[in-house]
Amino acid sequence: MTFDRGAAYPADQTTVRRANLGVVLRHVASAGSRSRAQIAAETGLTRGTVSSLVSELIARDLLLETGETTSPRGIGRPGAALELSDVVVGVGLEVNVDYLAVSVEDLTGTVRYRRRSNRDNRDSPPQSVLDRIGEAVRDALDAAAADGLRPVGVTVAVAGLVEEASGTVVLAPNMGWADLPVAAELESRLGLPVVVENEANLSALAEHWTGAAVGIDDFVCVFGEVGVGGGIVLGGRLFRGTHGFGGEFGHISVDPEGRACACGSRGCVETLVGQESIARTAGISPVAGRPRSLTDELVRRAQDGAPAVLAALDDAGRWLGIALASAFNLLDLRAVVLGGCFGPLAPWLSDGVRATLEERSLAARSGSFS
Amino acid sequence: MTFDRGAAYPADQTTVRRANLGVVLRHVASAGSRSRAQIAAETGLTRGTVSSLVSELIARDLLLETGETTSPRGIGRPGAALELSDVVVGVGLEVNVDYLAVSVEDLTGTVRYRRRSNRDNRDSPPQSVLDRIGEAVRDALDAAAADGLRPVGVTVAVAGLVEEASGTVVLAPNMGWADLPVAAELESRLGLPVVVENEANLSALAEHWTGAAVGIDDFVCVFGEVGVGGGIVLGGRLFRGTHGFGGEFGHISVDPEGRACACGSRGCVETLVGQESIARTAGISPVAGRPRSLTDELVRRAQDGAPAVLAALDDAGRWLGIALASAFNLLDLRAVVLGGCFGPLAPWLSDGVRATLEERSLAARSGSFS
DNA sequence: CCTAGTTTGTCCGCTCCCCAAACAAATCGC
DNA sequence: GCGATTTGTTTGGGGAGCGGACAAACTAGG
Repeated sequence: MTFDRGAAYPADQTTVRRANLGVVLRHVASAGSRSRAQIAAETGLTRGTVSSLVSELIARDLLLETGETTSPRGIGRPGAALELSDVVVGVGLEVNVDYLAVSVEDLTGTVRYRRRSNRDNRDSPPQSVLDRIGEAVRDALDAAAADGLRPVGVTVAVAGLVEEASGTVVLAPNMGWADLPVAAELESRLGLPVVVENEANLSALAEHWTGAAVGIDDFVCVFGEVGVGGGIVLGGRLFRGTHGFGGEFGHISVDPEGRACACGSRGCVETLVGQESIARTAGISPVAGRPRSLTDELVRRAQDGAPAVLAALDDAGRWLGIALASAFNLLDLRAVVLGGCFGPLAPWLSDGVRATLEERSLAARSGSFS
Repeated sequence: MTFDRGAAYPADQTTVRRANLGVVLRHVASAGSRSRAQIAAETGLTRGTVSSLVSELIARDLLLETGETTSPRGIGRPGAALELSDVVVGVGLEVNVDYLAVSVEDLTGTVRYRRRSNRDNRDSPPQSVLDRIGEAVRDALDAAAADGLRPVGVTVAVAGLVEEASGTVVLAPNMGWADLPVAAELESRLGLPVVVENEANLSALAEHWTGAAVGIDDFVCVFGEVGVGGGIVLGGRLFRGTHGFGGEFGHISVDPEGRACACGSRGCVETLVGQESIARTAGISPVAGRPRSLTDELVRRAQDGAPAVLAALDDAGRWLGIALASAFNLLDLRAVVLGGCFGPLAPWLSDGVRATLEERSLAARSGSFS
């Protein structure tokens, strides 16, 4: 029983068509090279219907008849193998404080183009950063066109709060952005649909689709950088919350009388397990410079077995575990994925996280880490 | 952009029909008495299509042509008013430690039958409690049949962990139930589909549909009884979690070094704001007897202005607020509804909750309480 | 009272799309 | 080479929504 309200909008024949086109395309995407007859048998559609759907998908460059025949050749006419086309591609973009990364991927997930330009984006006014982004994407699009690819959209990952509907970056403190209509600006520069989303959210989806959380429908992806963010997948869908600011994992309070946090609360996990906090506990003075180097430094010293660093990391893991236990109990999650700077630090964090989690979460549940 | 995976199952014409029948029925349910033409204009369907859909809904006793004409009589042929039928009814059941309540409601939400039998269910073996439940529902069904009503299903609310798919009560400590297949047992006794669900979850849905949280798509309903449970509505849908145990709000840890909780963790809100904990702090000895009376006692003394009780309640409100702030930050919620024993105590709790929440949640958000 | 104007509800033809079944094509085993 | 088998396409049928035409019911105004 779902207690669902159902759709608010009326359906017609085109709704059916769209749904079934999606069924066929997704089936090929997940099951791999298939013949029409196989698709029909496996999805429950008729061979005739599948035939019609497939020819439409081929016409739209989404599917491809490879010319091969389906693999285990047995008795009867061999099937014509269909695969995801590599013509339609998407452009992905990561905007960060000190670099800008662009990639172009086709439907199979193969990367067809990748560039990264290191440059500090903090000093530039937002408009010129957007210009640079536009040029970078334009280069990627030109390269794609030269290869005969057909780009259909651009997705931008930013570290900040994003308003979903308009693609506006409401606040990205590290970049110094506030209320910047990134999607609209880029769309006007590029003439392609642009989606803007928080990097932790996208990272959670990536883990769900192709990473450590494949097949896990309820999990949280904790993303450590300067602060601690998070992406939450619930019921297999990215959860955003009322304002699209869901997953602010860093501001679960684990110590009500603890240090004041920038958010106004006290004892948020962020104040205890943020990169700089760990470094401070470990006795590493927060050297001015690239934040990335701080993680590297921690990893290096942990590998050397520096006791203070190991203790600080174990401690951080335990605090993380306490916050995660609350999230697990509240949301009945199945796993947590450690991302961002927690990724490289995971070997030293995860024992503490795991132990605390098992101790404090309602049922002993299998957690997966990465 | 939704990043949704889409449906896994193929669609056909009947899918469209079902969807549109739902659109029309829900439209009448939410917008009230309407003519066919109004429905068409407001949903975007054609008058012809609506006509066809309506006649099917009437044939199925879901809609009713009242004979009235639509209200603001203007120029032109008046429309024939359609309303939700009162023939199709659902049976609702609340199973608690010391009573059993049955009600029958039609589609408009009008209660057509209500009985409550006080009897302690703790001493009886589960099978005989199920027998009693079966008889109570049977009585309700007979009464409904005598009124010409057509019951289509039964929903059972229990205070315990319920496995959604099978309708099995995995654990209901207060009743002494464990792994009891309530839905299956009742279905075989009654011959009607039976849905079993956690009472806090149903309570959250009730608030969402007709209570304090109408129009609010992301909120939590905190349900205080002996323990502290919760129902979470996210994106307008009840959230259950991987195992259906979502919303265990009581086990958010707010004081990692605090009192040990039955769940294995420490400092769970439940240990701080549970009914008995409040009573203890307030200096009321936990009198043996009905738990209900404990809340009454607290209310009485609070009304008298007993300082210790007022302080204890304010304290509890603040602890609740701390836990809620974590949930708000994690899930970007819009509101909290206080239910169960927190309902009557709300006047003395909510100031503390509100103040703490405003202080500690990321953005100052308007919370609604009840 | 009668007629024009307006809105409602139904009906009919059209199209879209899925399904079922028949048919053509391609391959294997004997 | 021929039957058996499987694949892919074609054709006819039915469900369902859409658009337009039309009858029904009512108001307004002469």
